[in-house]
Amino acid sequence: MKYMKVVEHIQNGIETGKYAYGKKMPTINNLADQLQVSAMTVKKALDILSKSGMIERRQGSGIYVKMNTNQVKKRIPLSGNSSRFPREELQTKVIHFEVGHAPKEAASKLQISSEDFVYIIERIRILKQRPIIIEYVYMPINVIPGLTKNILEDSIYKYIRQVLKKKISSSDFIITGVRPNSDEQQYLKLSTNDFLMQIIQTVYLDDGTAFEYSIDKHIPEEFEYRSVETDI
Amino acid sequence: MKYMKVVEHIQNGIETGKYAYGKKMPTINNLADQLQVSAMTVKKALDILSKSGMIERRQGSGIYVKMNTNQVKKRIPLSGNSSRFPREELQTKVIHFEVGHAPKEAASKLQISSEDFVYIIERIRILKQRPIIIEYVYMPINVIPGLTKNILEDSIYKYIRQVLKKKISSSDFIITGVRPNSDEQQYLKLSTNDFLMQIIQTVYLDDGTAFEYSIDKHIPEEFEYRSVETDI
DNA sequence: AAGTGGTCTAGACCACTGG
DNA sequence: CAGTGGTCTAGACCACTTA
Repeated sequence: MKYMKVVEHIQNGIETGKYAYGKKMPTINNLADQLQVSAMTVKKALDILSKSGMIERRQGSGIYVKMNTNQVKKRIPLSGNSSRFPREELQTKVIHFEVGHAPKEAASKLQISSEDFVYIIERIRILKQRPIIIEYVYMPINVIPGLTKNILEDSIYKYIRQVLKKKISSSDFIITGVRPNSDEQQYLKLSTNDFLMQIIQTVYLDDGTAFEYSIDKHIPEEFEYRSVETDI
Repeated sequence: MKYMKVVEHIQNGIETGKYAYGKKMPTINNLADQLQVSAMTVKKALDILSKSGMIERRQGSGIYVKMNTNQVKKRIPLSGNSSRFPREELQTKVIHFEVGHAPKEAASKLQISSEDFVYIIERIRILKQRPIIIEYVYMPINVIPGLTKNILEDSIYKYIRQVLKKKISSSDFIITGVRPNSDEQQYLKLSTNDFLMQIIQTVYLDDGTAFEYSIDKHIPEEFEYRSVETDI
């Protein structure tokens, strides 16, 4: 995929400061020559970069860098429920793990019947000794076979990618603000006055199967959602 | 733009149920023939539709409808601070309107000096007699000249599009959860226990100028943010 | 008027799915 | 193996900016 070569070339250029914030970049034809690809391929790369907010294309004028060097690190985000903060120091505690039936809403989003079996998982995520997220996850057992408690304590996503060799392609989600129930107050050490940032999401594999319906509730101190919206 | 013709054809097809949820759509070549455009143009339209989560493309297999009829109504969202719920019954009360200097963070995002003049606006949005949003807006006066209180009570965006004939192209934003300060408690009739859903955004014109830096705080009962994330 | 990005095309070739 | 989507190309033409 030559267009990814172009995407990476430009991301690198921005990171190293070769293409500086607010400045004009080389023209499409120039990039095409430099990188030995066709102009259309460069344009496809520019589509991706401008959708992700890194550059701005101005017809008749040129291509401009829109993102600062230090902002580039995040790159284009993968879907997945915790690409939202550094994963490194994040610990996981499984508080519930069984096979059973999904609630109506979950079954509907997973496109299964409420008779079908799913893993029902509850996890707490802990950052530097502090519980910051509670997760409720439903996954159909025949889509994601062989889940164990060990995997849950590490990363479900790693297991899906590396062991099951499946590819995650997209997710849809809704962000709202909610109050914790009494269990959540205990687990996250909150009072009735506190609130949580809730993400309800459905995640899909690249063959279109919905494989996860999850509800994540984050303490507000450790939550932010950043994004860019571009006009079509 | 022929690709928009294709996008609309498919959106219509999904809305009317001609292309049904979970079912296979016509092939690329078929669509190209039907609509009298080239295959590449159809592919460009499919790029847009799959990024917005309406369809799923499976290499070697076909194109599948991924969104229900009733979900299509929202279409592809325009950036802009309140496309997030029905605009109709939304009233606006301007509580502050002056020309002055922007705070540091706003000036930086707007790429102006802190000496430059901006409109400083505070508005309350009211839904069915109930105040639900407080907005703080900063706009450079030389980018958006001629703002009046009347315009603020209607729609700034309409003024920019229809009177100034400028095009809004993108926005970047951050969603977090915050506590109201005492003014906000008064205006929105809240107590210290309540919380707000905050969106901080910078909005750009299609020539790349940042024309608005705004902070919106919504009461949680009337806020949800829906989106789709797609792998590159 | 020259330069630059945006759209569109026809066609080649590759990668994958599914019978 | 046939069908289908994904990538890539060279080139035409249009729309817009800038000087």
